[in-house]
Amino acid sequence: MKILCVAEKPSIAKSVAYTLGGGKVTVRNSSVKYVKNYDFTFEFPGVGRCSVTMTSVLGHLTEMTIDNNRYGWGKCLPINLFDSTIIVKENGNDSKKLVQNIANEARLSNQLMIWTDCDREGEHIGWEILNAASKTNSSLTLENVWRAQFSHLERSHIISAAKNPKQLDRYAIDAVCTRMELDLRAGFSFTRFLTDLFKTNFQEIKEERRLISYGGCQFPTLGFVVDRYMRVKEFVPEEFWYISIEVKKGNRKLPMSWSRPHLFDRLAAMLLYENSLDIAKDEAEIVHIISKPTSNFKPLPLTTVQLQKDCSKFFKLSAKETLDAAEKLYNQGFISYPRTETDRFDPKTDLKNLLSKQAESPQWGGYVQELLDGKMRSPRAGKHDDKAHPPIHPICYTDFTKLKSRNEQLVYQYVTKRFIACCSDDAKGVKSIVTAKWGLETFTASGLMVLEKNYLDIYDYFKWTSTKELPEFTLGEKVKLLKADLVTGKTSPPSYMSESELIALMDINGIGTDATIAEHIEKILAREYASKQSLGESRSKKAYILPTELGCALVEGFNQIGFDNLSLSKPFLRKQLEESLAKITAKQETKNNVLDRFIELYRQAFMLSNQKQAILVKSYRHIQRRNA
DNA sequence: GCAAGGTC
Repeated sequence: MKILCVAEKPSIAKSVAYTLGGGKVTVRNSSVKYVKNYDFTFEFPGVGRCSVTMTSVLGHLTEMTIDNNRYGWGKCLPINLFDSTIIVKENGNDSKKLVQNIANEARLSNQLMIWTDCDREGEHIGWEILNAASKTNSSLTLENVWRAQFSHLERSHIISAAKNPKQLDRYAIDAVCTRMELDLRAGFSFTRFLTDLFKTNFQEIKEERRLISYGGCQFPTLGFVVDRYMRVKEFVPEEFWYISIEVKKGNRKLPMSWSRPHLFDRLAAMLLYENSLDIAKDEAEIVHIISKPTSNFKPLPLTTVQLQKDCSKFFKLSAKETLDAAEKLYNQGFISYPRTETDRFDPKTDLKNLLSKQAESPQWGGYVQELLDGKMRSPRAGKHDDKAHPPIHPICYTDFTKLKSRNEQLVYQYVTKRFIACCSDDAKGVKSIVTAKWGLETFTASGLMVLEKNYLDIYDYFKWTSTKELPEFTLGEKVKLLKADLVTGKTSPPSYMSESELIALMDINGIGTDATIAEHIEKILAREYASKQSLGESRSKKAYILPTELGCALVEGFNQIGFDNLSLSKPFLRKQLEESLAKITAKQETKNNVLDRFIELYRQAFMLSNQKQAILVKSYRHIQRRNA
């Protein structure tokens, strides 16, 4: 028997081949630079020892598109794109060669086994592989193809996956096809509509050959940026009042803060203040003293989104710069696969082995040795598992100062320190809180004493420091007030959107995936819907993403058009689509039902936008004039 | 010239 195995990417093919082949593997080049064909033998249950060829693709093999002869730009009305026929074609140059490679290998194979990632897109890629293989081997069908189910590359797990094949999940494949078709129809139709509309109405957009694109992920991303910008701009400060006291103990002054939240009613605050002043004059009583152990928790195992947020915050790298650097580190074998949603390590992971590789580092080797000598702790386990990849962690030690780019140096250091932190103990301290009563009002002061920094010794990206020790009070003690004031302040506006906040918002709202969030942000910048700006005092300048006039005009225009609560620039539509796709996978809805419903929804939105296109034009004119 | 999703 001959078995053909195909993985989603070369790294998986190589690793699985060497695991199953037990080291006895011969390698052949394919016509694609990164893709190799591995030959070995393996004993599959029921069929005995088989000769196996393992190869891979490079992600999706195909993409959907429209027939340009019939439905090209200018050859039909944009609204016709909602019921145009759709063509599936190979994407890019290499896919043709990859399909050819699979077809060649499948010709003499008795069985096909799919080794793509265990996620929705992975099922679809498996289906694309099957279609490629069927070109030369008509005995292969969706029903009889083997699907390996694996979530990491540990030896026994891979062997068990090889011996217990499942089937491809046709419902997951349906869900992906649904997403592809909707994104294509909505994206193309609205992009053509908007581009043509703005070209006819704005000379500069025509001259600069600007593209005004719409995408189901681009617009909600822009929506977040504009939304925040408007909240900052329209912010009206409000006055509030609170009581502030300072007590005296020995020769120490201790400011204490009011237990009530800030009051927005001056009279109410005044009454409370005068009440206490009448009752207690300048004396307060210590009514509660507590000292309790407290911890500062070490971070969770690292996901892609968290990596991007942190590298933006700590090193001011853009999400794309971070992912690019992580990919280079991955390709050099320094870190694990950088696109993952998993924030818990599989219990079988040999963490000690991974950790021990870092012991030779001049920067953190000493710390790591202490962990290996007994201070090592199990990482925390988060709630997310994408069933395809482990959290991002270093694979082997490398002298990061010799890495090619500064970004790679920063990302390698960060990934490694984060991993070491995960294997460390939480930071420990003691928190003291003292409560005083002045009249009828209570006030507190707190202090922190850090006892063991533990993980913070290595994960030095933020601080957790001891405060000045609180004076020693006794319960019931009367203390003199040095000050008791009714203070007024003003609420301050939120800050503009930082990239790390934007990533977090996209993640929470399901806009894009770990692999594409960075691209969507780049896209709204490339389209000049938004731009990056450095704001703040010279010493503490921070980078923010601010919308351009065009970006504001598009979002506000669409908001004004109003689409029955499903505005194109809000995240809800994407969220609903994601929910419906999940229902297809769960067999609670059919692909055709979801397609019909969303195509109709987009078509209605399109007709309304077309009918009210003057609003979009006016919105841009208005903003241009206002800022002129 | 257009989308979003994989990956190199």
